[in-house]
Amino acid sequence: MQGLSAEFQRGSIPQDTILKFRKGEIIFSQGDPGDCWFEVISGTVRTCHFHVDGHRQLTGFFYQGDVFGVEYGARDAAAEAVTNTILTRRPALNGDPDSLGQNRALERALDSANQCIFLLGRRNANERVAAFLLIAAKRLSALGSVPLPMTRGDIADHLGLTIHTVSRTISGFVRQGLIELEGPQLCRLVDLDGLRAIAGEEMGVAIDKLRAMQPRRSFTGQGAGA
Amino acid sequence: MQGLSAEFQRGSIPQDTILKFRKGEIIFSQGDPGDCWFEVISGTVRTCHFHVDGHRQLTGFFYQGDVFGVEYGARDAAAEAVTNTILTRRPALNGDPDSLGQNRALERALDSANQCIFLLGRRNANERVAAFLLIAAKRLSALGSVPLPMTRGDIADHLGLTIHTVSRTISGFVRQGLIELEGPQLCRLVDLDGLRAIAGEEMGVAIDKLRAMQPRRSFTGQGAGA
DNA sequence: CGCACTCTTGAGGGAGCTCAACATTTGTGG
DNA sequence: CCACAAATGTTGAGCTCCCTCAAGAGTGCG
Repeated sequence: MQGLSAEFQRGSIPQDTILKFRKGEIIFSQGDPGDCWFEVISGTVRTCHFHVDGHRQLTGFFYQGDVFGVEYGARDAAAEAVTNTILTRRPALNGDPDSLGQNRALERALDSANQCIFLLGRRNANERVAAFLLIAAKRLSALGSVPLPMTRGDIADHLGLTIHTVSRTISGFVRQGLIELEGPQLCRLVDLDGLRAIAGEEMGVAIDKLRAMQPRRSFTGQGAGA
Repeated sequence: MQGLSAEFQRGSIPQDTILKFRKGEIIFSQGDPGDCWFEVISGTVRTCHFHVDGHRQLTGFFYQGDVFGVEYGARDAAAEAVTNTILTRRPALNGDPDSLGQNRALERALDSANQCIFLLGRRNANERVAAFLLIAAKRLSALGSVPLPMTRGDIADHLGLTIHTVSRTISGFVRQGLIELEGPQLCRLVDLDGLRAIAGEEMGVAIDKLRAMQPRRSFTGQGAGA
């Protein structure tokens, strides 16, 4: 359990470190200096914004292979271990933000934020939970059985719902034959198309619809410069 | 494609370019190549995600001095002129993402996304609208009179509410003496503390509360990054 | 002046939150 | 390994808030 040696890594980058965290432990806190970033070796991580009213907003879940924790300056969110977790920590390269992994982390952060916005912006509970399940399945490349290592409370705080509504909604999906549960932490997606229909298809771009909207003239005369 | 791409493809663009857009015009669309970014000289810009169901999510408003439009690869959101707007366009420096303005734009994008998540995560309409007004006031450094160049519909699509609820909520604030309206587009914040109380104080970090939570032991003996 | 657009306001109903109880799972110590 | 405690998950009843439907008022432009 304790044997975390720094020379575990493949690239033999000197400053990388292997870290282990127990379920529930804090990896870093809101406000900490963001002088390093992380890659998930195994386990699951959540990032959380805490608000003064006690309200908690989970901005993302990170699974094996994911990277997280790139910020400019102080951490804008905390990171916590959802399950027992093994990470590699990498120092932030301030002089060279082009570093491959760091850019990947940044993309991942933006992606996660956009997904979160997508989930919160859609109105009703069915849509949010269905979308959440599909996203989890997609990220875990497990369209059959989707592990849900986080608690219902985590899901609720991610989707802007209460734990009760999340639970009720999931039960509803089971009743409708859309999914099956093997314990609360393992979900089998039975009717993918049904879920997609509820989730509002796909979170992908609706470019066609977009291009059909408000095509007014440009001051500058379009690209041609009329 | 939208206006700029054509010019860009011709390669006739030296470096920075001044562009003007009329109220409602599209600056770039979801899916366009993200080969440049922008700074607002005057006016207001909104960034929008469109979903297949017709649902629109505004992810941010950008005012004078703000930068926007940094993405990796294709645009993940559209940008539109809320009012008549003047911009400078800067080419993306793929080889040198450390470029000052570009980093600023990236920070701004993450910041905007987090603010959006914050607004959507808060549950009821009063909280969302109050927080929105305070954020607008703060960004515009105008704690007295806050201009609201965007329509109620824009605000609604930003906050995940309907236009009716936004309007009713604002009217309610007026009735409570929290704000005053000089026309629909100009808002005077009368009772800042009252608004802050409704908005849940401040969107700042609640580190104390956070640190008091689940401080379990670490496998490795110490947290990372702290 | 009339049309179009935006904003405001009202009435009614439904989705989800609150309160409450119970079931299930997990963890701990004897 | 079992007993018990704590945490987590499920389900129900009632009520509130916000969405829907609908109508009217204010504003700008041709």
